[in-house]
Amino acid sequence: MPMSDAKQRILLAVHAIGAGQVASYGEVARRAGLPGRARWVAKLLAQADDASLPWHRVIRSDGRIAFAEGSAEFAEQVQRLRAEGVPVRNGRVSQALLAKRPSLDALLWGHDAPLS
DNA sequence: TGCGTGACCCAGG
DNA sequence: ACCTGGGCCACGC
Repeated sequence: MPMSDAKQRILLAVHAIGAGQVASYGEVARRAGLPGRARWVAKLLAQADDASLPWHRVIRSDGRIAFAEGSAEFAEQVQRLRAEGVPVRNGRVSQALLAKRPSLDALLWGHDAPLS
């Protein structure tokens, strides 16, 4: 497939992350049909000029912000996430918010079933 | 052509 | 929680 198609699919996948939600680079790649291309997602975000792209909702698979702590980008991302109600502690987002996709419970009930 | 470089990921120690 | 090794791949020099 032409790379421009893949690029568009990745950008679409990023746009598809709703406010208040987050997804890992790898997950975005998978949703775009390009498993294993997390690095490419990162590169695209770095180059994208689209101001409406919600790049701040993309984080590392372990929940950490990808930028170095102390960098302007790091601060910017934390600020944007918090502005959407996403809790960020010590440079990381709770893994619960990193669920690959809404669970069936969440779709049906608006939340996951409590742990038994 | 080769090699280093990433806003990465995953399994192991 | 931290480090390592291997995978991934477009890009620049």
